[in-house]
Amino acid sequence: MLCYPYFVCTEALEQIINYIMINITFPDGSVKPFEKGVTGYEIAESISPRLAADVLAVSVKAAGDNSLEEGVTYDLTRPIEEDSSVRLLKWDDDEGKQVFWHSSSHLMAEALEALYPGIKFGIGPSIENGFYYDVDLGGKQLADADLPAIENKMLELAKTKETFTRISVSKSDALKYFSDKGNQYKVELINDLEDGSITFYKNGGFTDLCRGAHLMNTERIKAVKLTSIAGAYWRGDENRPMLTRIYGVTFPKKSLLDEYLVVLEEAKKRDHRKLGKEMELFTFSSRVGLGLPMWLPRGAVLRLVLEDFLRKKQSEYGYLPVVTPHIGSKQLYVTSGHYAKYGKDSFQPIHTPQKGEEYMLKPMNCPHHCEIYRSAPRSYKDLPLRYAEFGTVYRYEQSGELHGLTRVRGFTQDDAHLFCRPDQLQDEFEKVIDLILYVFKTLHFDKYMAQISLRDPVHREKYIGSDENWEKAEKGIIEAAKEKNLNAVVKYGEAAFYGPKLDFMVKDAIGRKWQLGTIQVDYNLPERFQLEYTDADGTKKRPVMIHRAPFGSIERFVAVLLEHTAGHLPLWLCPDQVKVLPVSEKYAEYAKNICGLLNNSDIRTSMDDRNETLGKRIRETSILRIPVLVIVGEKETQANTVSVRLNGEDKGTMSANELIDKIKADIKAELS
RNA sequence: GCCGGUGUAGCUCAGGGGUAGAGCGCAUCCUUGGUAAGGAUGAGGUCAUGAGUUCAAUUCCCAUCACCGGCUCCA
Repeated sequence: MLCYPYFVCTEALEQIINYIMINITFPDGSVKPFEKGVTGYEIAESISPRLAADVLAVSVKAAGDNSLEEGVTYDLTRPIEEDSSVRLLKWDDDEGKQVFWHSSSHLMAEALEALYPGIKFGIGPSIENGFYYDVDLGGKQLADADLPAIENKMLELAKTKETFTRISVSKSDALKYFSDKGNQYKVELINDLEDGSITFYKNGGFTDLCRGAHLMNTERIKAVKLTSIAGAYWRGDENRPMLTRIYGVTFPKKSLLDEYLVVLEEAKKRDHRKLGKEMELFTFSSRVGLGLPMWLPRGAVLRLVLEDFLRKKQSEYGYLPVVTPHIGSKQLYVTSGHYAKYGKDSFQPIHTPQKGEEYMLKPMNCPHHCEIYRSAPRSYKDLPLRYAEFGTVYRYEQSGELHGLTRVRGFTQDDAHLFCRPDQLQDEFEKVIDLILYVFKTLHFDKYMAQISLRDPVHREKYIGSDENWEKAEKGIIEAAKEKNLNAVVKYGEAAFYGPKLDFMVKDAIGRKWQLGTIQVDYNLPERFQLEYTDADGTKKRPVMIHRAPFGSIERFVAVLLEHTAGHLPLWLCPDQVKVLPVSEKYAEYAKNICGLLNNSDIRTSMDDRNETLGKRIRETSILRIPVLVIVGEKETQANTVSVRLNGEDKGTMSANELIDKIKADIKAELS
């Protein structure tokens, strides 16, 4: 509360005070009065000089705003005009980093303009780990070797402590400024903006169209690393010019950059392509073909275990196994509509000696499953029918898209199609969510993101099916997600052409997002395949179809799992669970017996009695990420025991039976 | 498909206008070992492919292909 002891506050005076003072609420709930027009920097200064030195920007939310939205990020020098809640943003706040990096992109643009006069800028936002700027170099080429010069220029400019100045401009002035510069990109952006809401930011000699917010000045930017150069289409449209995108990251301290580079190196070690080689899981061969992975024995075991795990769970959920061929007649895909949509971009039809006969490698399993549904008349009492198959499919992905096991041309979906009555849809959808969450939980994917993909509200013509059905399905998904307390983001325009979907995404080692689990509602295929069931009243009705795959594809799932665990898979999933090492040849016979005992208890065990030192053999099991090591020598043979090492840690000696019990208990705990 | 980078032994990489190197792996031999690399010897290469410049190209130039990082796409 304000207190002015020398005045008796008259009503008029109070009004004046209200006019010149505002109340600022802090995250801890405390409220302090400040002069109207106070800046974030002044607020920070009033608390402590240290804070003022650290603060990067301020998040401001008007007092009357009760929405759940976060506040607006303000420059530290931008006046706050009304009662507000504020959060002072520092490097540790994500929003603080975003401001830091956004300002860094302007700094980079300034450096680029100085080094390459006449270039034109597209957009230059902050991103999750740094920033980029898209530039039109006017036919000039930029190579990695040019980056250090740009970095140096940035640091040089940063040291001059350029201030970032916010300037409100009218739409016509803004258009004039960039037309005069001949920058058609900014002109295009400004044309989409509303007059009165347009601001420029100026740092040193560089002026940019920008909403902000920015740092007070460039001095905070102490370390710069430009990470890569890439082409990027203007506004993401492959029919428009390709600009040069320069990625970078900056830090307020040199040591933070060094740490970041170390983290990046560590992440590279978790790359599934590297781990796949080291752990002898899978391989590629150009002679077989691009994007066609082959599973080595250890990888094949991993796959089979993963499949068994899901197969067992699906059987509990009432799924029925089906098996379908790898090819289907072209007519099947004409019926499904996929031929019209993807035919040109697929593996092309296979011809037979019979003239006019054409088959296609199956790019999905649904049409086959629809035909299984059609193989007999269905009653409303039969539904829901849940057909599951680990179905290998082939898609001709663009060559630039192929990536390890995450994007391939031949892969196996843990597919299932649920045919249900409209009144069963919601319940079935929720059960699928349960199943996916069970899979994710068992494999410790706790940092997944759920995304509900709906139609593009503007271009409805891209989608097949009636508005009514779409609305029903979209509403059903949103309801189901709510029911299951899924924290899902809604994305418009991301739906498949035949129906809305709910996807589960997980990040890989270097932060790329990959879609794993997916659930999709489909009203289209039942229509195209004329699927029917006889309802209680004897009339024919059309079932609804749900496509779902908890792993998405086994290939991609294994890839992401490897990157998450750095190859240290849970014991139940390890292709080789136990390796038995006799200290020397003399104990090979005993080792072989132990090996047999463990295998008889369904523990995947092998022996390594090669003529190599014990140390070397231990090292190799470690590279293969074999979790349990059994070492037997003189002592163990005498005492009829085994010496156990679990994930590099000595667990002492025990009997073979004790070891078996322990492993079984550990696996049971992992799967519970 | 598009932009940039890379391509040397099975793998990881060094080198460089005068036709090639290391470590690991592999083979043989010695060694029979106690918790993350024992020793010796040997085999293994059209230096991605094709064209060009040059007396001479693995090295320089160009094209193609593949891989890596992005963009677009992803039933």
